[in-house]
Amino acid sequence: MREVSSPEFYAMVDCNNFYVSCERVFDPSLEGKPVVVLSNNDGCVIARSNEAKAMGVAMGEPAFKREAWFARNRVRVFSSNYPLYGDLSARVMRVLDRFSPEVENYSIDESFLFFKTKNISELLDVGAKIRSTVYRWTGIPVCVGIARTKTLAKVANRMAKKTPGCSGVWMLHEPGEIQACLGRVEVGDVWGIGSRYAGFLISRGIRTACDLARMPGDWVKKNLTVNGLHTVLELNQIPCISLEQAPPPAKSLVCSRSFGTRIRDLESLEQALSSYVQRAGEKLRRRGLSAGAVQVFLATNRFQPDPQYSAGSCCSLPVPTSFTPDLQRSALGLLRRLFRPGFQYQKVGVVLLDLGGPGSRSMTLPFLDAGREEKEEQKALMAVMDTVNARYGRDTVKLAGAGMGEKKWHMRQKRLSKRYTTCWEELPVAR
DNA sequence: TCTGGGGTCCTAGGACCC
DNA sequence: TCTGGGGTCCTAGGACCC
Repeated sequence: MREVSSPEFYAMVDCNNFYVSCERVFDPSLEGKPVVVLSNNDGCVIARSNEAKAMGVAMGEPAFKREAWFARNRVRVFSSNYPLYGDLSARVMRVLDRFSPEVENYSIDESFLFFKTKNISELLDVGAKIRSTVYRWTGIPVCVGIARTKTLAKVANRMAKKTPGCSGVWMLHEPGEIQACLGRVEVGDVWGIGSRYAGFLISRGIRTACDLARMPGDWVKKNLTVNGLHTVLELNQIPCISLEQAPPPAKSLVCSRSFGTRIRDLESLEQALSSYVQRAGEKLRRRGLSAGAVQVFLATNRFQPDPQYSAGSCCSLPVPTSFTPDLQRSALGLLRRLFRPGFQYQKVGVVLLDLGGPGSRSMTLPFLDAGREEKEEQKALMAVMDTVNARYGRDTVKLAGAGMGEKKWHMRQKRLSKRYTTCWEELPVAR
């Protein structure tokens, strides 16, 4: 007789208000107070403490509309500090590795852990242990949701976060309980259902996750593509989305920023783009990749009522490369073609495409590649530049095109906390 | 009189995630 | 004045081929 294999479960571990929690680890005076973290460029709110949520601060709200209100209500406001958050994220994930050999680090503040067990009640204890250990060792509070599929584990995590007194761990296993919970989850809060699909579904009377779970598969596939079908199957405890322990190699790489002020002249755009290409080249080489194509896009402020302009274009490179000057030449050529005078530009960006490892070749005939492989001296030059910049700070050595003078295109970051974990010069001095 | 059909590749656009 | 950045995947439709 075949042995019946143990049931499989996913635990979704999600850090609570992650960026706010990171700020609190190094500044305990923020505990119990309303705190928000802003996006790049101090544009909009991307993380809120529970106190800020309770006061009605919405996710994605433009910061400038709330500026006076924040001051009046003593809300502590921070620019986002990604070096700090990335470092704390890695610490949390190292702790999670102790609880399962199969872990997927899904985003900066979320991981899926995979378990096989016949002892289902034991899973709740494991969840509680994860929570207490992560908090004790990193200072970051987390919630844990457990279920047979990733989509249901996300729902369970949501229940863990929203249900007072459940001590931060929630398991969805019994069909009756699953159905009851799904009836309380709005369809737009289901993982995989964004605002467009939510609007479409609600307009057809499908309001809750439970409503969605009951829809016929062919209707779902026709209207929400095969991805939507997977979501519906997962809500019904049929696993479709598997654990991805090793992330598949990246296919593209983006570097773009909004400007601190609007830009009208090509020269400033060229400077900004050059510095983004430089950044993109560093990322590329750090991952040991080269790019086969370059794309550039630029845009004016889409929120303005008057006519706006946005455009993008790409070109393939004669041979895949990670040599910044070659990437820059292509990118600037594209930018000059896309630029239209008379607009106030808000943003420019570069995308590196067709990424490949060191062995990858362009899609041309082999003899066309002869003598065009990336030259050794180019690699050596980039290696020196990266080493110097890593040691003495970003942009110690840079390309001339990135500009030496005033950078009117720079981001705003007025309320940046210190890089407590990643920059020794900024550590508080002990007294 | 009256102009196939199926397969593949590429791209743009639109959806999603955090 | 002022609204993030970095990714992936799917589909429709056109071009092209035989």
